[in-house]
Amino acid sequence: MLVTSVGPVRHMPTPRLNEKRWSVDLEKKIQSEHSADSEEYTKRYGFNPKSGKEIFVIDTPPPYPSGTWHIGAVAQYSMIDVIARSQRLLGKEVYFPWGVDRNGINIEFTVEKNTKRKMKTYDRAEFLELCKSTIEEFTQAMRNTARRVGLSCDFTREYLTDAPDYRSVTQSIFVELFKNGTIVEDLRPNIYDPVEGTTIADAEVERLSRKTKLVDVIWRLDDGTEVVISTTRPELICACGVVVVHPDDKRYQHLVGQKIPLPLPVQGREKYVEIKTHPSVKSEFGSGVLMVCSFGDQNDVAVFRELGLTPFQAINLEGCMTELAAQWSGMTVIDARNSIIEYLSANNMLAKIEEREQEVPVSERGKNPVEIILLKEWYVRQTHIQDRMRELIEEIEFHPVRNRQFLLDWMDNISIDWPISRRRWYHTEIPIWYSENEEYVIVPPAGTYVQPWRENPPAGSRVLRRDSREDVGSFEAMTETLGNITGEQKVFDTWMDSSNSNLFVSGYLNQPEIFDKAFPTALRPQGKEIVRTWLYYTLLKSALLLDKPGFQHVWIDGLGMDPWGRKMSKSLGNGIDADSVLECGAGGRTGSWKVKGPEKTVNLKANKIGSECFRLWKACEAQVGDDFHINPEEIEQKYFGVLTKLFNVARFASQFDVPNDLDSIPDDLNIEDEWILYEFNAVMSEVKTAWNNLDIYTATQTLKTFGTGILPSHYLEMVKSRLYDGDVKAAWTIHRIVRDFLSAFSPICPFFTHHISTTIYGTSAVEIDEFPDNILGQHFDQQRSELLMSKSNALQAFNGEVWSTKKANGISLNQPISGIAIPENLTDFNNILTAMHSIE
RNA sequence: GGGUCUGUGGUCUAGGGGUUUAUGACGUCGCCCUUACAAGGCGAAGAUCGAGGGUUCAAUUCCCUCCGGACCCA
Repeated sequence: MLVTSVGPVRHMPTPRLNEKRWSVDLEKKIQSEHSADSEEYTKRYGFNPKSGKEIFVIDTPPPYPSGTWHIGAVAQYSMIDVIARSQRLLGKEVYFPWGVDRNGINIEFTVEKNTKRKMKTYDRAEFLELCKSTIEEFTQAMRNTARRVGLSCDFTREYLTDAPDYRSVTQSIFVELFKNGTIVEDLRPNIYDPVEGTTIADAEVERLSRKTKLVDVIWRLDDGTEVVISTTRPELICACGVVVVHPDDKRYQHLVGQKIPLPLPVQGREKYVEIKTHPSVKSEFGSGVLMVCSFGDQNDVAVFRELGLTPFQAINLEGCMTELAAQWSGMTVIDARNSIIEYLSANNMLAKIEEREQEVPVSERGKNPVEIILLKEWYVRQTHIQDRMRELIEEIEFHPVRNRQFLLDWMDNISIDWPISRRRWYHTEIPIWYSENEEYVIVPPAGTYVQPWRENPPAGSRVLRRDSREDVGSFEAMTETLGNITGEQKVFDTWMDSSNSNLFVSGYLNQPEIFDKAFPTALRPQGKEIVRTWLYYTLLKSALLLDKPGFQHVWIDGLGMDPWGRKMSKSLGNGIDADSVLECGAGGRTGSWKVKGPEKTVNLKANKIGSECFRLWKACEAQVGDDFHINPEEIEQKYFGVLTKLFNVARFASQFDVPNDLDSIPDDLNIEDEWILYEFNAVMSEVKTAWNNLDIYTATQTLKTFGTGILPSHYLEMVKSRLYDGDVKAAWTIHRIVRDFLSAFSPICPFFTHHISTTIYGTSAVEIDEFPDNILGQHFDQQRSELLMSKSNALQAFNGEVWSTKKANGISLNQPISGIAIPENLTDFNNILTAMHSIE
């Protein structure tokens, strides 16, 4: 080897951190080691309610396993993990649960699709088994991804919403609310999906644009006067309860009060309806005359209620016309509609047909047009408690603050109770039985899980009067009186399960001694698209059961979008799989993604990303609540270099011996050591404040700026030669900073910081449970701090000036330079700056 | 159609009536192998702060209208 150096050649010490650079393979190795020893894992991340620390329970959104995990969701979970880890770092006893939401119609659809057979053609028990095994496969994939992205959940306490322990809580809460009159059963108009055969809630309705025929039907009064009524639902004429016009509409004043015959044959009902006025009529729509049927839409429901009319049942549970429709009885809604249009046309009762775009209400899951029909269902009363909920919500801190508005806006629209019963199977069963005469109901004791469709009531069940809910005795004592009992076939809306998640993880019913300390649950993190469902229903439960706010903090993040800011969806072909990003760069494999853009398909490429880079990107890139664009190319370009830089700072430091006592500050530090420690101290207190405020963005930016900027570029360059000369004060300073920096940074990049800290310091950054602020300890001096930090700008400016002067003169940075004067305000730094730049 | 939020260099982002000739990062371009780091360093170019009105002595910032995006609702 040819040595060209002119000065004394110093042997380069071996860095303790021997990997040349950070890599995705190294990350994967650390990750699997991290998960391998379950005892060690639990010591680090398990929930220990007896620790005596302040309890901080996170109501982790239980993900729904559907086969693939949306990358935007994975990004969100990794940020929840950042919060969990930062709260541990602040000294709290964090319970970061891992739950999986497995109830619901999605898995039923998946099984139906896989087996090409509809649910209701199966034996119920057989179908449940199929759902369970299918969702278990999906669940396992999800567990792997969760660990891969570094979630520090307490996996040993995993809960599944379809397991008996979870379902029993849902059932117990139902019984509790039924007994106190908050849950009622009633025959009411409900939104119903005839294809899937189930009731759904308002929150599950979506709107799709479809072409529909708007037909103008001629109605004739007995005196021959013609009245034209426009409708898209002529098949509902048989369920018409009233014809209305606007009270101010001059054209129709003479008709008000008259009776008009229905233009179609009907069966089993009065043929005439009255013409009345109602302010909801839009006079400019069609002819300005409206038929109100049970039920075309929510407005029809409102008009029936206001006018005290008795609703008709025109459509049955199979989505077919009832006897009411006379000759159209038994036809599907669509067939009846077409047939009726032909009939009207043939009988000269059709003034006009027009094709138009209409927003049709469909079910969110099945995309089937929904009907509003009268059904006996179970409801959670909610309209009576809205004002109290608003008061309770005032006590919750929202992050970001503006997202409280999403919730309040939704609450403004709540006018009907929440229907919670569903005619499906893979859900929690409604825990109730009915006596033969239907006057009594039987409910199970708290803490049991029951399946009334195939079981009898368990020991300890109580008998209640169905109407007054009065407890009349034990099931055992009353068996004879009850006759043949029937178990409820219906199940709960899945939100009925998931809205207990915070109660469940905080120990409600199961661990009362923890619940006292853990409720209101410290944190609800979630996406903003489920504010009206998950957040709202959870808060409703907490208000109804406990008259308390459900949470101390609600953290509502934005959504992950494609690189152009559009929603990722299967139909657009712009989705990005989470695993492909996390595995990008592992084993030398690179990543490439074909993503459909607004104009053309783009091929995105990246060489290395992995979980640490991905987490760092999300932490730096978007403020909480803002939607974020996901572009793997950009993630790599912008953030992998940051990891490399930080790794190299640590690797550089690791060549120098670590002082024995990093906690006691030496009292004869050089001024530059003191300076950087004061700078670092300020950084750490800012970061601590940010972690306290759940402000990931500020914490990460602050650390990144310091760790890739002033620390390596200025401080390290200054003290390099002191370090090579074996100066222990400089070594103490750099090691103290690197060690504590890694701790503060560990919530963002746990594997990265764990590896470096254990290698150099023998302790893991992820185990620190006391935030390392107050770096100067009792040496801290406010005036000194202000004085030294006021030099920072001048120092950086001077260094920059020297570097650019050298460059302008073609002098390499390690060569001496003359004719440069150190500014007066940096006199204290004369020696070190002279040495640093070889100023002559 | 209505509500809520949002729009800052090619890309992402900070800021939020005057100290702004608008922050930082990535990318681009130029120069540089410097005993941690070319997966690096230094430097340069690049923005009428979505468009148009208004309030004000002063607007990127406040208000209105419009346009684009997101979420929610009818």
